Amino acid sequence: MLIILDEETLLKVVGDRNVVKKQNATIYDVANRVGVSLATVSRVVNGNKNVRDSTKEKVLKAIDELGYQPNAVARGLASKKSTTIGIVMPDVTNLYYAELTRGINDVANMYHYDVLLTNTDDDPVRDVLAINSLESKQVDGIIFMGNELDQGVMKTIDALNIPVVLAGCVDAQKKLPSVNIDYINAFYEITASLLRHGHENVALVMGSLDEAINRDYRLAGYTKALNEVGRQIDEKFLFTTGRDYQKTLELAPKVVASGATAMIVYDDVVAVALLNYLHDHHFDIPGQMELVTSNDTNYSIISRPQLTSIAQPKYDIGAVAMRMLTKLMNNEDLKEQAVKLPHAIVQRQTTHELS
Amino acid sequence: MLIILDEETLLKVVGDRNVVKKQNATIYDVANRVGVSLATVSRVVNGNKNVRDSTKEKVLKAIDELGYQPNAVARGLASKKSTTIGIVMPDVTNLYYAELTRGINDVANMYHYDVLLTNTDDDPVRDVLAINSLESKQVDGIIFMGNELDQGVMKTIDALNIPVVLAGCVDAQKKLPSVNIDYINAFYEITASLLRHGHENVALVMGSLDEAINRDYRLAGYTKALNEVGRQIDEKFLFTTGRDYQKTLELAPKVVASGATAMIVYDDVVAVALLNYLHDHHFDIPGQMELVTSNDTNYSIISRPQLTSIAQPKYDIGAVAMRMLTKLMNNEDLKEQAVKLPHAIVQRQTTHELS
DNA sequence: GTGAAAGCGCTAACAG
DNA sequence: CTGTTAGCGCTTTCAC
Repeated sequence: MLIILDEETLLKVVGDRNVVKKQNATIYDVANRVGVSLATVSRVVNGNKNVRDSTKEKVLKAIDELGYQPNAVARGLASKKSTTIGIVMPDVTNLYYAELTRGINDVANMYHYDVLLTNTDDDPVRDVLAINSLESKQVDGIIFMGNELDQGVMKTIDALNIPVVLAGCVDAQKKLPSVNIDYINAFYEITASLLRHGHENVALVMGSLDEAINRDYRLAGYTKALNEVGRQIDEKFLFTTGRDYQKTLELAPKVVASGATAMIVYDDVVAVALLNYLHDHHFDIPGQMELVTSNDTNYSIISRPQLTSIAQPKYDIGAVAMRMLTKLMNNEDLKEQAVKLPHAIVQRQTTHELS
Repeated sequence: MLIILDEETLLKVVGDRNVVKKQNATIYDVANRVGVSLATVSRVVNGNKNVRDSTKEKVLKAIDELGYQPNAVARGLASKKSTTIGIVMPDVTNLYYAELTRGINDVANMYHYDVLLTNTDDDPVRDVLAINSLESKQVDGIIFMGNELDQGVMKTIDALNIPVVLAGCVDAQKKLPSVNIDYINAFYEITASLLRHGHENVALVMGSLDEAINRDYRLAGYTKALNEVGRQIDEKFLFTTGRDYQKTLELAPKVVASGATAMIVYDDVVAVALLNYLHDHHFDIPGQMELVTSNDTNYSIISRPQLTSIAQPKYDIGAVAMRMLTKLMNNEDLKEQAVKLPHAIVQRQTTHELS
């Protein structure tokens, strides 16, 4: 005689959860229990209409009783869809990217995608590695963030069978769909405003000029404003630095030494370091130095004085990028390839009244 | 006659990348090309020793030529290992959790795991949903962070066939492996120190007392210090609030009104809000009010005055938790279930000399 | 409306 | 050292 114990009894007999781990029920178990085929169970699980209501109910009941959860891996293999997307980003620890990530995540979950996250510290080699790894995991799409779309990265993306959307990341060749603010205009506006207020020497602090986003966008906007009033850029007011608090502290005296009376900074961590250096050296802000930052993260509210900032809709950039990705994954067309979300200038305490 | 075009030619003929997507090579293609069996290819891919060097080379060559990348999904289904772990956390946007996450990520990558990330905003219902979703994705392990291990969450974890490690999250029942600092002692030490310096009224600002970490750890340490000098806790010095800058701003006047001359705060965002309220209302810090925070994120360095803080090795908490998880996933034993990493008190500008 | 059967791409005995 | 053969759990035609 064959005795089949149910799980509960079995547990009592064996007496140790660790010995008998509950074996997850499969679609096969459900089918058996109800007396239908796998196909039918699959249909109800996937909301296929072609199932009689009465059978559907029975199946649902069995699913519930068995605690059946579809195995996403098997499903992925069979359907070639993983319902997972990948994020490639520099560093979760940077508030700017963290907020983009949050936007992406929320929309992803809304569409029932899970999110695979990789930090690459802006290293193109690691970007490529990350993308390849995501590809092998069969993600349905990728959101790429970072300062720069390196050539190697571009090539890797090109060879991909998977849609990619850029968030807060600029593609000079305009081949990839992307979501950003209008960097050129943002930097143009703030520079022009500062010039209008009589500043002769406006410093621009940004990331490496090897990166398009600095060279062709931030610097371009700044230059445009200068040119418009008949002036040229003066290299002594151009500074580059990574997003690092300590290193920026070392840069600060040089910016001061340049004779600048105002500065525009590309990242909040950098701006706060600059601000704190000035504060700690008893500068009058904005009297002696006006300061504008550009990501408007928590830092700009938390700092004292509070930082005037170019405000980006960070969460939305992430959210919109993810929304676009869902369309792409669905083979829908995009209305716009390069979405530009509106930015604003938030006047706080490190500048005089702007206009 | 059958003409087989290579990919490049094919692309030229068809003229559109989008029509002819490169079909990823499978293990089968590699095997065919070399003239060996799948098994052999699988062996070299998985570093199995049982392959003659010469065949191994041939296989490697073919893999390279074909640009073959193993399909992680298929592999996962066959091997029942996804080389993916899941993180369940409140919010990436909180620097404390972001830094833990970074530690987890780095160690995970070191061991070639990918990381699935979910934000649950400390909502137990979403915690459970997230865990279930991760389970269906067949993650090999989960790292759970958050204020509280809700009962429902505990039950869900209990029913899991997957190892779970807590990071920066406390398990009152001590059933789950976890990595933390010694919260009781940390809060005991700082409270004792403040009392020793003559403070009569020390406020404690923390999260909800429904959560064990606040009730049984933070408050416990605080109480212990009080009791030691023969005093009882006075509820009017106890404050609870979420990790929200704006809401804390509203709480601030109440803390001031309590008559406290020192406060101990459980989270940096909250501490900065309190600090800024005091600063904006021209309080002398630390003259009129001493302030100690407890996560030592960037905020405490960036704020002015800089915040004295209980320092946690955040990155390491994440890293160690992940390291423990790798062991668990490997069926190795853990030396310690509840790891307590060392904390420190970092004296900065919101307190007088501590001792 | 339902079932049978063929894979998805890979791993893992087992046999040789 | 290498090949054969079952699956892993599910989706998806194609019949009925």
